[in-house]
Amino acid sequence: MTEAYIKNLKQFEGQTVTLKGWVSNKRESKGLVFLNIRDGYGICQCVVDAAKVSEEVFSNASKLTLESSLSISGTVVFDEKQIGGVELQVTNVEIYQIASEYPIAKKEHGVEFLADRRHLWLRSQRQWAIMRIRNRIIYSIHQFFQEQDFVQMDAPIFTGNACEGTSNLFETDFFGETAYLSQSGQLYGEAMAFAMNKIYTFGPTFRAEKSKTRRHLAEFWMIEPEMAFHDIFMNMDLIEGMLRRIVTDVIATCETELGVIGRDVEMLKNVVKPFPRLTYDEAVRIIKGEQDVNGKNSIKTIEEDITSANARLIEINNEIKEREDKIASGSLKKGEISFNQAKIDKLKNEIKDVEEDLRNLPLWLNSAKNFEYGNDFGGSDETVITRLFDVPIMVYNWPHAVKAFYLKRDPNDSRFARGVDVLAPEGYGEIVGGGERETDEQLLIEKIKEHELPMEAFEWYLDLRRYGSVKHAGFGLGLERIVCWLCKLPHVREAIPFPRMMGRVLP
RNA sequence: UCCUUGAUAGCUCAGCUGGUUAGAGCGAGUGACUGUUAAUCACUAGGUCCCUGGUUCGAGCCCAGGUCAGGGAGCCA
Repeated sequence: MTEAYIKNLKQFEGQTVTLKGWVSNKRESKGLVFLNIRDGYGICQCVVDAAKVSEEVFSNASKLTLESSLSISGTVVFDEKQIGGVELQVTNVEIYQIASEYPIAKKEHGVEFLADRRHLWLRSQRQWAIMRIRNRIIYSIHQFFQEQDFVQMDAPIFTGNACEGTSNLFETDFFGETAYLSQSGQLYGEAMAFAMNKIYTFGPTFRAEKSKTRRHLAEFWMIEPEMAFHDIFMNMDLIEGMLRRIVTDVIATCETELGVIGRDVEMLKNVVKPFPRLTYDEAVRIIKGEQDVNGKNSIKTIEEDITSANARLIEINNEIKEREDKIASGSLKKGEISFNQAKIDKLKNEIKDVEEDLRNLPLWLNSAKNFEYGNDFGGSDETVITRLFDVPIMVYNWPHAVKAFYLKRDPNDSRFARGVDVLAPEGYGEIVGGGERETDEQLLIEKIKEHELPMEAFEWYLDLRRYGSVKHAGFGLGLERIVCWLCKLPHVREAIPFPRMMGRVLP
């Protein structure tokens, strides 16, 4: 018997094959059992007809519960109604295990309920699609760098260095010494670049931020390239090339997955256009509404958002009332009542979201209007500015006081540091942070003192400026952030198999 | 740490200004139905209304404190 994966089933039309998988849905009527089987590659409807199989096979099929595991054989037949264009006319069913009552229903669930069952939630279609897109992104990143002679070299996870202060580090006991879980491999990346010319790291990163927002995890995966002989402009070219490569690859190879999650790819297709490069000064003027972008003004855009949110609220309430009246009229069939009730549930959830927006938007408006020149951007400022663009934007030349100690001062204006942040469109905000590194040993020493960092821990780093120092640059890409943007997820917790955040270490 | 919203059946929610025995849909169980796509239909079971204290003739609803969770600020990828 030929074994097949569901994704290839069409090639086997007319033949008899065996699938190994799990029951993802089941419908029954007299003499017929319809099984949706998933094998990790796809989903296929399998039809068990009492008239065509033995009594034993039919009763086995009837016994199956959701997520039971089995091996199922049958003839692949054409059926235009099916998603894959084919279904399986079953001849045999071999049960591996009958699953207990599966907790995740075919209906909607709350976030906490699903998070507690993440180990099972991963089996659902949407999560399947997200994880496959994540996989494609990782693959594209490796291809992109390997094709350009980068060497993957990993930084340690236990580290004695506190890159940007110790407040957000996880402390561990390392044979009696204090060690921290790495919050960036960048300093090591610089050392490795001086050995290899161009390197990239790809590993987990830890931040003990007590933040509960849709953009933060305590453990996330970061890609950190570092290149010798590169300045900030070459760095920006590389970032742009990398992002363009990732996005075009995902669009080209993940059509099914993007379809499953309902991602509209039109916006993503814009990445072929050049990414605008704004200085910090320009970006601040745009955020404060002093400068328009393509006829769009940041302040006006938020004000419009508030107006349309209020209008939407009225609209939703009217629709709920309409549907409630319909149900109350008593003229509907049972199926129509549940349909309307499901719609009402959905609308009520939307009300909560819209009300949340209405609480936040005025605060963001204020924050944008009163943005103080010289500060770093907040999450809302990033959202406000990126909403005006349809491609990622790069903001560079930041006030050196708000940026990390290792960034190079702008040779033309010492108030600025040559850092660059890349902000994703559709409100997603920062996905990349990077810059050109300071090469002047004295300036670095000053900065380390200014940031009150322990000098001894950075002696090795200063060596890089003493032995063959050259200009160099690099950046860090947050994997979950880009997954989040490409899949248009509402929260990063869905962008990683097992998210780690405040209050969540299990499962 | 601060601001803000919430916790009612296995799940998603409703429950009016405080008033008798707390409801619906889904899921589960049983039965019906030979082509279903979250199948449909009928019936059945299913509750410490998050915890502690208070106000009241009476609390799911009001008040105080706590626990847990969602969203946001700060900080960041």
